[in-house]
Amino acid sequence: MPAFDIAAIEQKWQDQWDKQKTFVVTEDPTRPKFYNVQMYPYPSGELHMGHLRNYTYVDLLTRYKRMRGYNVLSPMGWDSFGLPAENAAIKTGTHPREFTEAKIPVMKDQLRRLGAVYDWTRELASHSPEYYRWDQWLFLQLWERGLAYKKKAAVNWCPKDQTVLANEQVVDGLCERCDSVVERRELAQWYFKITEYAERLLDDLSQLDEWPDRVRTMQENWIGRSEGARFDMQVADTDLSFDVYTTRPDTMFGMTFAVLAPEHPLVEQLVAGTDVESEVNDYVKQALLHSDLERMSEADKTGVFTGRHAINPATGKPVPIYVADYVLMGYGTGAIMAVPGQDQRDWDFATKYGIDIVRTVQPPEDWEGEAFTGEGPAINSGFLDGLDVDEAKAKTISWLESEGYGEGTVNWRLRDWLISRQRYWGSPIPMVTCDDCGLVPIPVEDLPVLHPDVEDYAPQGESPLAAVPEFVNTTCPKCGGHAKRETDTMDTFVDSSWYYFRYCDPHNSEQIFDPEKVKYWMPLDQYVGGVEHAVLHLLYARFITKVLFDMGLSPVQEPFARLFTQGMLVKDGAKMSKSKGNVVSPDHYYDRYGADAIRLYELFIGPPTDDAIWSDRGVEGTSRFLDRVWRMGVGESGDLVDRPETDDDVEVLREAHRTIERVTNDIDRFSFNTAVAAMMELSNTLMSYLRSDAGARRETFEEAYGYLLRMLGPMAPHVAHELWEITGGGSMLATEAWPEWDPEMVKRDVVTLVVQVNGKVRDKFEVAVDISEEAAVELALGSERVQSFLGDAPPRKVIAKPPNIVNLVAG
RNA sequence: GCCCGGGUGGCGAAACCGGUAAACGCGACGGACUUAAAAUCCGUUGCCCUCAAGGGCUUGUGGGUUCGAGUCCCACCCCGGGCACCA
Repeated sequence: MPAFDIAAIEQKWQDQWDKQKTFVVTEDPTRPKFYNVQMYPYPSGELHMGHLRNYTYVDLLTRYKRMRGYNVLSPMGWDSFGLPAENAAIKTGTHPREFTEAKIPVMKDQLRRLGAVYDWTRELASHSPEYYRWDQWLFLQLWERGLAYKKKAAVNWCPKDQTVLANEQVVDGLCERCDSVVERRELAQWYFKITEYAERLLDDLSQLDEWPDRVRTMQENWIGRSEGARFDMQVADTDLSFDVYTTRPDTMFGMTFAVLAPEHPLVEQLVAGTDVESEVNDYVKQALLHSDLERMSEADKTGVFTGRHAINPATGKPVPIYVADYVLMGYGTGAIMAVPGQDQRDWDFATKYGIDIVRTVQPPEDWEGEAFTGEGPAINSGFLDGLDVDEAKAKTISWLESEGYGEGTVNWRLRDWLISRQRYWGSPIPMVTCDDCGLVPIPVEDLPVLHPDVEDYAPQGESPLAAVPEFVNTTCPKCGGHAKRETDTMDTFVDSSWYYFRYCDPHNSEQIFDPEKVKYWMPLDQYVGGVEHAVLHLLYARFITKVLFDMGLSPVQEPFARLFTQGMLVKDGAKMSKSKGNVVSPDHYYDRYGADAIRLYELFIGPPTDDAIWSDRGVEGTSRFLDRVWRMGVGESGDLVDRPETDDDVEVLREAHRTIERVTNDIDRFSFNTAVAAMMELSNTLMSYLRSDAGARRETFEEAYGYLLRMLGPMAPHVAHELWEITGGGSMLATEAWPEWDPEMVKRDVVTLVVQVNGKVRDKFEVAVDISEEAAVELALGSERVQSFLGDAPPRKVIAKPPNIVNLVAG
């Protein structure tokens, strides 16, 4: 049990921070700004230890940077639209709004209990009309710029959540949220044209040098730039043709067949009226029925011959055209030239269906594999023979271009962002379909388009809003005639793609935000969140920021200057989560150890980027540390004496200065665990000092202890503030300056000189830091132990790096 | 298959530029205080041989570079993550 009344102290200081508006900020050009944000949470009202880890990091930074003299903006808001609230509401029979708005105060209280401080005057919630009005406004801006469009296409459908999903929300063929097998449906949906920004999104990754490499790599992979060629293939005996995309134009002479994706629009025409028509159509139908997951898990490639041939432009010879589901409609042109000699997939297909295989790259002599995808000279390739792969690619592309068959192109894996959802609890899309004018946007002055209350929120394949005639039937803003409202709502990732702009000016009812305020705060100096958003939120947010930049509203092209993705908290071998049933609720720990011990343990548990395993014992350790600090502060660990300063006293102070240096550097490089360790060491030093024979000199102890408290302020704020006040430091530690170390005090004048023989430590000496090389070597050679290892002969070689090491190589 | 991380005591980990491997914490063991326990305080704690003095070994495995390697290079094994019938 702690030596102090945790509950009273926590309550007291949480009230003080609130009342004194300690962390409420405005733009202040005289101070450097620090904009510090944690990815805004869904207000579940159920924080567990895993969540607290992030909140602790962000709060530590807020408090630390404030003490370092920064004007720190650390706001908080709620990702309050979306399926969790809607599903919970359906289950409990309440309105999603009621459900959500009941949880927000619970969540705020949980954050308060941790001692996390925010500028609450800037709180926002995406489900409030004041917020989603600007979602809708943003949508209309994208529409005007041609970046929002509606199109019918095969889309990902989650049968459980009863809505479509963006590509980013499908993981291995399963719904990212609920793990259902994703089906495909042909539906008209709304998209944002993120592909138009593919190149900028890729190129600007190189500016993000304070992002984790792995997140940048994940985005790079997701955007998926590839270089190749696109060219036209004539279908023999018809006037039909189709485009293919390849990254290996150099292998064109080896094309022995062509493949169309089952969804390819040409398939129907190719076989119409032929005797394979029904066979091909059956295959296509089968393929469409299968989910991507099923298609991918089939070991064997399947396909069917269309009876048609295409002309290989390189050889002028006809090659059979197949339909096969290993070719995807969504990538490239949905049609390929198949080169079994150089592509394993094509090899597999060719051997199964008895198609010719021609090698066009010479494999090494000892080659025993099937398709050869490596480097080598071109063979069987006419004018390309003898060229290496890169030369042959270039030559083929210029040949294609000069002959008018096609051209070199860049292809992207990234698809447009599907943003419409067939659910209730999201921002309604502000569009109508007029009987006469077609798609017409709602005028901005009529925003927001509000949710009507509906009887039944349960999803039924289309938005519940579609069941409300008063909502659906409206007049066309353009012609006044009859029109129907769009009933789909927006993906909640639209809400979260710009909320950090809104924090800068959260109550603006005239515009989405004041660009001047945004200019002061943006970009975020620190953004903290889970790596699970690497290609979801973080990609969408970068895209929307670039759109806002192009509109002249954002001062930056990249919103997040520094990104930190924390590791997970693991218990019983799994990520702590409600669905796994392994959550550790903080309540018991708050009561027993207090918020500060929890915070310290969250910091101390391991490197912030790594996954960590929750341990009850760990909290006991940090709690004990806090107790020791407390007892030293209130005079229970030893008495102070007034006496002249000795060398030993100075050494204690030096240790304190070294700790300041270590802790400051550790926090700056996000090494919170070692920062805590350094403070534990200082606390141990002070404890020994109090218990030393000479006793602790009052002035020295108080100075060193004061440094310790100030450093503890951002980490264990309640206890540190209370002790700061008790020991006469002042009434508000949070607004004190972070201590600075004196470079003179940090210097050591005596260090350990290690003497090695053949690289093995044989002796050690305490020496002056400025010891000369000669003196160090002399000392080393004078050691009896060293001599016993050297034998009679003088060392063959002497390496001296004074004052740290002398290594003697025996002769 | 390709691309990123990572592998160090009984456990969580530290070692920032190639220079004493294991800081700090947990656990364990011993001691002080106590009638006793808890709490607290003091000490020991990588492994092996040894009464000891002392010695040997040790950062996934095997090689290499270097006076010196947890750290750099090569090959491999294992774990985690990303991408992947992407032409």
